[in-house]
Amino acid sequence: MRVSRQLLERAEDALKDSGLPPLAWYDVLHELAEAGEGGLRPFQLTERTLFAQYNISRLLARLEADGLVEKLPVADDGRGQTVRVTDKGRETRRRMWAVYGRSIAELVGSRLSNDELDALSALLGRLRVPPAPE
Amino acid sequence: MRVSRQLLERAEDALKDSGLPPLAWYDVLHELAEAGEGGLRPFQLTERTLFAQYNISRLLARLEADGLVEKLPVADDGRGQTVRVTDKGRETRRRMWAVYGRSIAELVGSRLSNDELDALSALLGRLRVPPAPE
DNA sequence: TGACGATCGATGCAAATGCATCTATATAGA
DNA sequence: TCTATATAGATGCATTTGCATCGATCGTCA
Repeated sequence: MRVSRQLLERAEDALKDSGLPPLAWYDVLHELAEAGEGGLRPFQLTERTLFAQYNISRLLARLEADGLVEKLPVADDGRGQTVRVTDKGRETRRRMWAVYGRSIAELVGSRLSNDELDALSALLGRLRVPPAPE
Repeated sequence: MRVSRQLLERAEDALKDSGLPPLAWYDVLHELAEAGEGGLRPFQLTERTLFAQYNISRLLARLEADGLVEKLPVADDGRGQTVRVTDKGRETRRRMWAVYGRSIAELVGSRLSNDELDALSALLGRLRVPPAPE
């Protein structure tokens, strides 16, 4: 818990210092970028990111207000919508990764060997619910 | 990050379900309990818990309002105060630990062997800033 | 078809957080 | 001693989170 908080805090600080949005935006942009043109439904984002439903709802509103994502009505479900990342959103994600990735490299990559990283990843994977695949 | 968020969320849920305060209270009560009769200065709590200064200030106000801690003036520094856990605070911490500890056992202890726990602890310790002792 | 419970997403309100700044006291230096 | 700077802790204000609930649509079953 202590380590995760520390890493999180440092990564957030690095983003802030670069005038970039908070990490939560990255998580969403990342998922949407991986999803590609088809986009994702908000409820799929809540599943993948571990943000609460109301949190995703508001996060998306902010992202849309900034032009980083767009919401499209979905054909076969009148309740829902599909969210797709825009070019600007992709660009923002790229800039965030430059900073976020550097933080990870500095705080984690440079402190553990590749074997140790693999070991850590395997151990943490066992704590996931449901257990990580592989 | 994903694992830590998941663990945190589950532990918070368990506390809430038992009608107990959030985890942040536990962190502070724990530090104060370890500090004993002498208590701690608020700024020492900010160092040990990784909460921001203003956060500790308000957290202590809530804890005091609930009678879990008491603030005493400190003799040789007119700016400061010493915070000490009360009996009620100790009792609350005990009750929280019953729930929190069970969560840890369930979510972590039961999923990894003792050797694996040691390995995980050692790896994470290397990520601490400053690096964990030992 | 019509009624009913479930699901999707949004939102009003209260509480917590982040940020900047404030007051008060302490410490250092001219 | 007097002034300037640093430190301890609190707080006003804006933003974000958490909780409960809402409106709307979907799916199911009589």
